[in-house]
Amino acid sequence: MSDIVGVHGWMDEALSSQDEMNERDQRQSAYDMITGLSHEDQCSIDGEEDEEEEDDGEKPKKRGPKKKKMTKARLERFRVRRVKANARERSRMHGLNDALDNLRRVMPCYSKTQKLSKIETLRLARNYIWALSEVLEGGQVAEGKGFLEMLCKGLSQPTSNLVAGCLQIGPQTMFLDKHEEKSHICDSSLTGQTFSYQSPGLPSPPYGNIDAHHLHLKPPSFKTVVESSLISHTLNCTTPPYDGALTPPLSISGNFSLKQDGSPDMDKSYAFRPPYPLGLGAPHGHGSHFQTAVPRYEIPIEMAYESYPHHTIFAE
DNA sequence: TAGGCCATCTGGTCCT
DNA sequence: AGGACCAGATGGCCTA
Repeated sequence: MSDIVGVHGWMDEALSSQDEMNERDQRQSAYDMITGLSHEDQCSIDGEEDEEEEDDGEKPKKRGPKKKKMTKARLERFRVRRVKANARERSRMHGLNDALDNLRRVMPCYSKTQKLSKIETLRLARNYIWALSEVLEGGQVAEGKGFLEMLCKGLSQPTSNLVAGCLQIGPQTMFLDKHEEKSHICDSSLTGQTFSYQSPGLPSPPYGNIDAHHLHLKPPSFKTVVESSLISHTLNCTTPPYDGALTPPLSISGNFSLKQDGSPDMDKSYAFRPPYPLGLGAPHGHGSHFQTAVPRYEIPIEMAYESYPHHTIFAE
């Protein structure tokens, strides 16, 4: 219990002694000092003497491996381990968020001030890949109503409005006629147009207004997307570079489980096996949800050669 | 005030 | 033993 007494003292100490850390990290560090000791541990150390008594006592012995006694040294090791694990987990999640930010940057609508939520970013990314693959395969144009419909499949209404605004598609070409009474309005200060798009997808989370000055106003070309992705990766990547084969042996659209109408099935988990060998960053531990699609054509991207000489794209 | 989103902690599992 | 990953729990912040 002495670990809990004087918590404020610990906080003060942690907050004042680590000038190089920012306030948030300091608070976190102080919090770690406190919570590194779980309630169970605290009880254990409190009941250390009781536990010893229990060894010789008359109580019926429990089955299973005998729980090791929580000595102070052991307790200290556990606390240190827990604090380190918390720090690792934080940094892991920060890495994940960085990657998500990089993904947001290559989406057709990107706003520094109005970020897409994580789930919406992933949904839009999926739709975007799907839409671009349709463009590549069908020779469609990456703009207009059809493209927008593909992008907005399954997205929430505000996100759909955001995308519509970024694509500069006005209500005339959208679904206002069908869904006028339900539509949300999204103003673009850049174009002066008013966008309205009724998403077939999800209910509306609160997103507020967007800062149009930070938006991509047109869907970037596939080349631009790949290029910016590579640049972004080069400039901002915080994860260690992967030295193996960079190119996933994928059919560009072969990993979409499509519904009857040709849209991606949002409910299915997709079968995909990463190209890297086991032990090189591949997911582990919870079974393999992945499988490999057979590549058909290999399309090298010249502009990627400088920074990523081995980077290639596989398409059908 | 409810609901959505997020960061963080935590314990479990698997792997090295 | 320790690290990576994951999912559940929790509390804070924000907006309608």
